Amino acid sequence: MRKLSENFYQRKNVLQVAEDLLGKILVTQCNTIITAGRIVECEAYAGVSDKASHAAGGKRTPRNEIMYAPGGVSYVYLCYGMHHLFNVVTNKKEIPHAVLIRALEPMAGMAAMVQRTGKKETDSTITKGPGNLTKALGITTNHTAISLQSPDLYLADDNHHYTKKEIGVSPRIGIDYAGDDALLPYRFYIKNSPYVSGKKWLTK
DNA sequence: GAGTAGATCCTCT
DNA sequence: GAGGATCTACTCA
Repeated sequence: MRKLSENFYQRKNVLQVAEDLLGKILVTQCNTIITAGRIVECEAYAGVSDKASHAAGGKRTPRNEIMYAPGGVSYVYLCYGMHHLFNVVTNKKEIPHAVLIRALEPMAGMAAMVQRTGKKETDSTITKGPGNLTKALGITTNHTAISLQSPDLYLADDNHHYTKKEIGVSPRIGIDYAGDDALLPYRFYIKNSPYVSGKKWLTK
């Protein structure tokens, strides 16, 4: 298992990066507790031309400044006052592309995930959805703007590959305010995974 | 099973 | 001062 290099993140096509992130492993370590999960759902946010992105139209604020950094760093922010959302910044410096990680399949540290989320046991909802996965992995806004080469938070490849058949594509979720851009097929997910959000595959 | 409302707070205007 | 890249629980059928 090896960490993804900066070259992986700094490619120009954010859609390709998003699709390639499926099957990769997100690892966090805080206070010696390691939690990890395989990415089964993510969405691409294509910078200035994407109305759904925080950087739409070249908007630049203290919060989204990190999106303009070279690819390979994290962007975490608070949404709706209670959910932390984890993004991976991609592309080169000054190009604010990012990929939102929406769902994981738990692989390690399940006990810690259960404890953090206050659930009684591991079930398919524990890392389903962007708000849930950050909670399970202990990701907060303290993790924003840090390098994905750091030992506390990184993405890794264990040579697991999904086939084209297993990968689904759809419009993004929860961005109705973005007008026409809400319809863009920028969401990638693993078909049949019980951890993918937005569908009621099997909640019980 | 489907639809709706409430929680809750940081960020930008 | 308004609103958001969400989630859950509750209502109603």
